[in-house]
Amino acid sequence: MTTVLIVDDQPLQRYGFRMLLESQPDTEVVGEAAHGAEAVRLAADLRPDVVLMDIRMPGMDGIEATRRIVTTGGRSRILVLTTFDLDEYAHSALRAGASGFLLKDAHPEELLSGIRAVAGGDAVVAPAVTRRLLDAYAHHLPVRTPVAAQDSRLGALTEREHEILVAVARGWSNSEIAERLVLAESTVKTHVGRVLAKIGARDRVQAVIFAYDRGLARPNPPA
Amino acid sequence: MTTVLIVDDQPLQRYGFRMLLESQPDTEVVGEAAHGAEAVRLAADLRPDVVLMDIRMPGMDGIEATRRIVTTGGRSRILVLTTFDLDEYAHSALRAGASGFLLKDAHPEELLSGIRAVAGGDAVVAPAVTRRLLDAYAHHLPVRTPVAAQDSRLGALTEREHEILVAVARGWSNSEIAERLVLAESTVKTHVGRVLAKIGARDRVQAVIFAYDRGLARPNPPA
DNA sequence: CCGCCCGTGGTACCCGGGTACTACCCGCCC
DNA sequence: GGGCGGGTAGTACCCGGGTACCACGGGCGG
Repeated sequence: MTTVLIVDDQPLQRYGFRMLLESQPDTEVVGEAAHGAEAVRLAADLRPDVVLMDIRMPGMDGIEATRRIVTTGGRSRILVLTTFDLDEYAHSALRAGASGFLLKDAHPEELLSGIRAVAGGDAVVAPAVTRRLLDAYAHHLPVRTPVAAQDSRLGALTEREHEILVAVARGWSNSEIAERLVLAESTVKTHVGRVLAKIGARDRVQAVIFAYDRGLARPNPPA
Repeated sequence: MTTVLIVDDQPLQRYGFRMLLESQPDTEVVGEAAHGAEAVRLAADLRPDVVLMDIRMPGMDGIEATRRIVTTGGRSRILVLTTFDLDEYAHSALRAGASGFLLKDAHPEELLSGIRAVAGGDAVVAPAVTRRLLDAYAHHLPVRTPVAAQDSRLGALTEREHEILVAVARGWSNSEIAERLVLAESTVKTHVGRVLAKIGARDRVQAVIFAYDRGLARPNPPA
């Protein structure tokens, strides 16, 4: 029997998790917490096998709560759940000592098998996150933590920024863009900089790749 | 439809994989290889979406084969499968550029969902391995929080130059290319310079566009 | 044997790109 | 009115990228 502590600031969310877990013969919800501080206290008190931890919460967030629970030495494993698969969330959580990182859009069975894996001492990470984790791992490089990488939605780009990105993806230099769009080069730089930050690209080369991946630019095969 | 290349030195093992994959409506086995060299050749030839790669094989092993397939720039994703969950294997495989690492004792459904994840650009790692991977990650990887072509014939590029171009088109910096291909950065610069001259590109951005136009790189649409 | 190509490596230099600020104007909305 | 987001523009600084040039070893063909 695996005991679970649910930590989430949204009651409805907690209810959903509770219903799911109680439908299983081998899991038992032993408590609920609405914010980090309460989570730390209850974890020490109830000593659950697994803590289902949300990140975004008022007051102490899930990362800090994870760190405290892990460092206070209990044997509870932390499985972090979040709506957004931001790299910085994943990295922060895992470095804080979490045993897993899943997205809330996961299927119920995935969540359950994740809980069982974590309870058994294994670790689970959402496939999409694993991808980037491995990239960072393979590079030997510190992970990119773009300031506003969350907004990878195209809608996050303003019309002008979108226009600039397309120009970049055509291979135009900043001065060429300035000339064709009738702007100062410094303005172009400002726009390009914001675009890079928003889409999480390190330089314009990665921005070009981003543009191709999203279909903002299409290959023009010769003949 | 996901196309798969099966690489394993044991015919019986290959047969098992083939039967499993052929029982699925969305996967298709396009080839089989019994050792690394054949895997590299077939991967280049068949351009499968996913390569199911065994590690222990006579002659060229799966790690080296993975490295070659990845660096030669095809869009094939490598899913490494092995009987033993040695850390050594996992690390080598992932560093070589594999998108996944699963154990052969995995359930069939796990393997299938792993193949689908990898084909979709995500990554999968066996839970038991993930555990140790994260440990290594947490300990050894300090995360800083700084927060038109004249000669358009591809044949004009030597094999090495072709490889460099593909690397550039993946958004890698010169230093990253140097690291991954085990070269000095100055050597990378030399190669990049020659590539630019040969394909008539002004800078690496235009080289990336060239690569997309010629199909040396393909867009990876998200989800 | 001698060239020649290819891959590798190095030095030195310049410039475009990217970042970090600050600033002003405009339109919109509370 | 005051705040805010978007677009514009500037300065200053640093660094990666690109170029020019040279050098050496190995393989291969004349």
